[in-house]
Amino acid sequence: MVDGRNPLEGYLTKIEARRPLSGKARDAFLALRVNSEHYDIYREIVREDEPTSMCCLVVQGCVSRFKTVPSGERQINSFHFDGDMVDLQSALLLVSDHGIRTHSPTTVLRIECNAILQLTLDHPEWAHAFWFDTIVDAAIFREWMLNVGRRAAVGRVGHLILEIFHKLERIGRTDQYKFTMPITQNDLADAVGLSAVHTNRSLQQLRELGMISSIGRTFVIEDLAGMKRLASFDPTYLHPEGPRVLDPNRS
Amino acid sequence: MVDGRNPLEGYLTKIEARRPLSGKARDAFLALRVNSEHYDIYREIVREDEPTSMCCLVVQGCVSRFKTVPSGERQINSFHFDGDMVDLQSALLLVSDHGIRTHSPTTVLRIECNAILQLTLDHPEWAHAFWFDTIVDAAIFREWMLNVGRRAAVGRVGHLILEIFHKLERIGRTDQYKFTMPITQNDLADAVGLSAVHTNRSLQQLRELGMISSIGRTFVIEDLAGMKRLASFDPTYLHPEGPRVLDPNRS
DNA sequence: CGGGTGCTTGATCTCTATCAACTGGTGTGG
DNA sequence: CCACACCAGTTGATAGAGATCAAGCACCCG
Repeated sequence: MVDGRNPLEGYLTKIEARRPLSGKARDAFLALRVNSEHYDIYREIVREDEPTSMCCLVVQGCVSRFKTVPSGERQINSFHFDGDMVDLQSALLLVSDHGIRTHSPTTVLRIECNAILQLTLDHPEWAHAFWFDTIVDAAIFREWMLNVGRRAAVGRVGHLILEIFHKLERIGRTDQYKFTMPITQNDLADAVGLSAVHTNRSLQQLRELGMISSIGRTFVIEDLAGMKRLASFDPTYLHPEGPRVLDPNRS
Repeated sequence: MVDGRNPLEGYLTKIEARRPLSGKARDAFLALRVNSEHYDIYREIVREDEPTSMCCLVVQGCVSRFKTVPSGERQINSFHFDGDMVDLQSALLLVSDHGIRTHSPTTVLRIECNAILQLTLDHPEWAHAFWFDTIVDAAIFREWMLNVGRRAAVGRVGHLILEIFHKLERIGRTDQYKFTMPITQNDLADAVGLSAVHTNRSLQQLRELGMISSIGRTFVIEDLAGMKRLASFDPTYLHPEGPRVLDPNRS
């Protein structure tokens, strides 16, 4: 327990913001057996091609999922913060096809894959909630693919900044338009498919354009509308509208 | 019905190759009400940002999912062939975040999203089967992100060719190492994040290296091992091992 | 036979990578 | 409290990968 709260509540809050759960479903989730673990910065907590048996939930911190190419170059697939179930897919996947690594000191909860599956059998609401969560995951991957494949450098970096801003805002880690990026330029580069040097120059361009300002890793979005236009950022892909609810009147 | 078979069987075969279903679950699926539709080549069958109410199943043909950037450039996210449920995610997603378009004359089945959801409530096996299907979907997106973000041009094109070869092989559309690519170089380019001209030159390089040969759109993989090495292609990401099965002996 | 579509080729230019050096902040130990 | 090391960020110079533009070719189909 962190400050008296059940550390599973972060994820619950995220799920219930999309669609409230029944009391039973909520209790069953909170009763899950978990292992809490703390990692230092830059620890690999799941390795590529490793057999899976546990899912990871970020309680507090920042991690990324990534894949590498034989030459050693890395592509980051996603960033995750407080309350994210990082590799929910492991519930059904027998072997991990990517690594997971911390970007700051991070507290993680490990949950048995089998327990997750059992939860979906006992509570169909959870089957839908988890499925929807991985659907949103996939939607974000599609957007990133567009980012890396078809946007110019400045747009790519701008888009990533907006997504991170968006995610941090939801968990209360922003102060108006100001927030602290827990990620180095090297890692930003690996997320947008550029070199570190070019990422740096793209950030400078964003500053010159008056879009952002930053001191160290503290960023301020100075022109949100301008950023959105420049990065063609449309939060639809994050699907804040939540899942479809089955109409009980259908035949 | 196409030649006496229920057109839903293509998807059933794919799902059961991963894990057999109970007779009841199979029957319930085959009893789904569907609309069959036939599209010409290059028809947009789902538009970006459109509200969703039906899922699409490809009976026979080839379609892609894609996103566009305001300047009009297109990023293809995936290709789908016979027996693929293209936008299964629409079952829970209220609005589509990408388009779907045919690359050859294609027969499609439309299934009510609500019917899909009902199926998951009546048969938890289906909840897992669909969830696993979208998990594999997401895994492929991650691999494509790596492809577009971190592989050199020749590797990118090679990787895509191998994936398509792999998919066509599973549905019996190959003859040894020979197969017909139902996709133009323009569209290949949109899938790997290159220009059409550069994609063409990468294909030429693959030929010069003795990796492939092709007449028109009929390709032959001449050196499978070489291709795999050059494209760092490892089919793990397609997850042929199938889903985890819940151990009934757990506590 | 004409016209469309997709493939191929050449020339040129731009964007991004690479390599290398330098700066500035932070933390640590003497 | 200073010296030093270390790391992230910044800058410059240069090379190379890939984009763009433009033209020509080949095949298919009406």
